[in-house]
Amino acid sequence: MGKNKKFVSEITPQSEDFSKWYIDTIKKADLMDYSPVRGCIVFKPEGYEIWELIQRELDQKFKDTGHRNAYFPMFIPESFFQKEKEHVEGFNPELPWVTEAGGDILEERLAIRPTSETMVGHMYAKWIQSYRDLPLKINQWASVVRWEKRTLPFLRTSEFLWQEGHTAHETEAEAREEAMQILEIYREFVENFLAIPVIVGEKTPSEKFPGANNTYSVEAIMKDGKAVQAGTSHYMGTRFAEAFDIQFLDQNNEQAYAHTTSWGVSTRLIGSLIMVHGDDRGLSLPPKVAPTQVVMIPIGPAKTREQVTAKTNELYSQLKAAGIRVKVDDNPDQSPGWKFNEYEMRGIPLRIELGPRDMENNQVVVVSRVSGEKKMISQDNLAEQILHMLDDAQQQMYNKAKQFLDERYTSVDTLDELKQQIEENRGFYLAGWCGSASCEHQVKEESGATSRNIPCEVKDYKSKCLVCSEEAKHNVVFARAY
RNA sequence: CGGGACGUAGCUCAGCUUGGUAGAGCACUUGGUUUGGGACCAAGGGGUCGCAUGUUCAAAUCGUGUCGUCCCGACCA
Repeated sequence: MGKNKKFVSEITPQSEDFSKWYIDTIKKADLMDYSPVRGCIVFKPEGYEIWELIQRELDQKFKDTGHRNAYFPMFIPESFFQKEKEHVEGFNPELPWVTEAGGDILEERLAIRPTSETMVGHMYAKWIQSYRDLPLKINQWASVVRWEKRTLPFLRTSEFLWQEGHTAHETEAEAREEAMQILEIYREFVENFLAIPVIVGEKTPSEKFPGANNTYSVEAIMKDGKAVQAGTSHYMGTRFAEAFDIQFLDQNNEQAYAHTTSWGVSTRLIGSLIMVHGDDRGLSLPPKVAPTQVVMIPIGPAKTREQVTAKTNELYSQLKAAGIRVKVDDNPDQSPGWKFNEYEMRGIPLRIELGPRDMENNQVVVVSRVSGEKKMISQDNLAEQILHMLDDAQQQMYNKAKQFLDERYTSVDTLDELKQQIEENRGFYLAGWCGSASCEHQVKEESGATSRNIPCEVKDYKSKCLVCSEEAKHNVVFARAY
């Protein structure tokens, strides 16, 4: 097949079957394996390290903005769910229950947490007495369970890892500011660290978090044109404070309810990374989240091997000392060609080849995963050059994803247009919306697209509702979603 | 939860129609030759055929049930 031959025959091309491509890719890249429990996956080291890098980065950002980590129990008494009506209705269908333990039937069933607002609310009520106790800003890294009918590795699993922040504030303004600050942290993180461009906006009432006053989200587009909610931030008003009696004595010596927020991102980000950056060769990771950023492959016959190996080790030490996550693969049992394909499939951003010809010329060959570009560069100042190339790769990956989003993010005037467009060119469609739930519902029924959010920035404002043609209250992004 | 497909070696799959000694390629082990885009030769190891149950002298193969995965829908972050 010449130069267009398939590099990795085990991976189904995206154009042939995107779902199959996704499963093939995560299995070949060794990110996860299915567990014996329905809908639950094992995060293998290759996949879990991506999560660790995400954690490390976000955790620092939360701490920099005055949040502290804590840990709340995973079992939640049934009665807690009854205290906030929307919340119980929202989560009841997908709760697993512990009804028996230690051989005895429990007096009160315990839910396995789908999220911790209720438990946190209960505890905050104990901890908060005065305005001097506020704001209270806590985050937890945990796993939660939602018994989904239909699962997909990373993007929708029965148990998943996430962080959930919970804050309580004296005033509405301060709580709203918190919710927006976190939303901005998510946007900045997803765009700059994961190289995934997003649309920032507010959820419509029917799509907001059960029990929230306002839900904000960052929405990303996958290569098949479907949307993934990459992060959410909620302003709860005083609803959870009232339900759990989070009261404090304010500066006027009067009892008041706290204003609370909550916000989270999950391992679904890993799924997004795969679907945004991956291609027919497999995974492609932005350098900042790549567990291995550079793989070095020494090449050549036995007579020069010792020399090449020594040089490889020397350069390896330089890269490592510069803080680059680098590995050497000097396994003599596999051919260089095999390794090239293997590491491309695993998404490692840069590959360095070092052989006899390079030794003679004091150079190395560097190949970029994202562009495929092959360069000879000097061995002098190698770490500095590689750091630049990693930055370039990160930027290129963002630009590429941004260009894709821009191409697939257009607007429509009518539902008929949306229905036609979404079949022919799946993507994000901005449209006017009158604000009624019935019009929103009709869009979903007829097109399969749901409202993603009401974007903060709208370039091409539509003045009429796409369904009923009444005056638009908002412009909404519609898309099919994971 | 409804409709469809699938489940045989670590992986991809053949064998099933018409019941009768468990197969191939890749991967793995050992030895040798190799090394700039998935190297080659030789010799080896590895499978309760998802699980349960029924029919039969005999089940990977036929029937029933069940579990899991994928796709399409309903529901839902």
